[in-house]
Amino acid sequence: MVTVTNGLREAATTAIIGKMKSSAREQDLRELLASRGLRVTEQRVLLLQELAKVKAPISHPELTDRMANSGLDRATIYRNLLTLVDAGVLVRAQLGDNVSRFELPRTLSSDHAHHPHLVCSECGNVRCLPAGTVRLHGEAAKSDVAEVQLRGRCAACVGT
Amino acid sequence: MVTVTNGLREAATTAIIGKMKSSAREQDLRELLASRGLRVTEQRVLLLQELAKVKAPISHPELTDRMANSGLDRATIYRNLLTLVDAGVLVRAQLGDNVSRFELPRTLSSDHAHHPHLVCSECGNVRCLPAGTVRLHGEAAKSDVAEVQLRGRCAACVGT
DNA sequence: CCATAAATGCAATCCGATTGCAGAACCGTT
DNA sequence: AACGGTTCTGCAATCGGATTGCATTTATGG
Repeated sequence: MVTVTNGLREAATTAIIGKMKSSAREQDLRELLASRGLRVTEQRVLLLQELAKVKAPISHPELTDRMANSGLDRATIYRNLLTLVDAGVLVRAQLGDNVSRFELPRTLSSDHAHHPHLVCSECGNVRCLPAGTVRLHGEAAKSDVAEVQLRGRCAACVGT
Repeated sequence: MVTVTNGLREAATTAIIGKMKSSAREQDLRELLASRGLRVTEQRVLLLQELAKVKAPISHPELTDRMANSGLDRATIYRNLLTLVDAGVLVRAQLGDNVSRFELPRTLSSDHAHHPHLVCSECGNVRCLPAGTVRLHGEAAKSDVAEVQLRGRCAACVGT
């Protein structure tokens, strides 16, 4: 056990232990970090675990709120998001609402299966759409498109 | 001549007079505003004239800098950008860098034909793609999609 | 176990976006 | 042409996401 030096340590350790059972993946996450040449810190493991729980891309502020009880500082979260994107562990989604969002690709191994994102201008939610819902033709198909984003009212809001 | 009540008036009036010759379009801009049911203010005319000079979409801060000597307050510029977008006079471009940019569409007449935009991650240019190049299916088609944006390398950069 | 570079916590700052309010300007009406 | 209600503007403040400096702590190689 690492030496407890502050509240963060306690909280982090507790949180880690708390999900030892449900998360057989912690070791995977540690190896993932190491394999990318990144230092394996408890903060990074916690961050990845949290990201693994959310389905849609999440912004730094949103993530900070979700992890409020983890003891991680928002600057730590922020810098790690950048570091992880840089290392290719995370994908940054620029959804056009002037807020950066981040997500853990389904397949950590190879390239991220790029699926379209729909940002609802009414409810603000971000929906991940199946890859087949948007098909590119002509010049769009000739381009090396890495990200597809739609803005508008989601199906739920339209139905209202 | 309107009554001069403050510095802004003077500056605005001077600026208007200053471009009376070069801008035979001022009357057009005034009519444009009126036709959209908007009040014709000197600030709005100046704003549109400045936007007419810029070729690429411009952000609110950038525009504020450019118009620093016009006497317009940044809040005025800001609210008018929103108002003009709302009225369909301007188009808002969300280029994915977390900054909103605005531009005057080529054809001021009718509504802006909504076509997909491809933001090239390599050359930074924004390409307007034909509407048919992106087709929506399933949930994407069911949603009220107002804006389609692709990020990636444009055909020109791919060919390089 | 040590040295050292990297990571973290804390607090402050930057800057684009947004708003409340009081006075001034439009514009239809008289 | 003056009038009045509604809208717009200037000014100043605030909000919130993004970013960073610095002292301390930690991860990792030797």
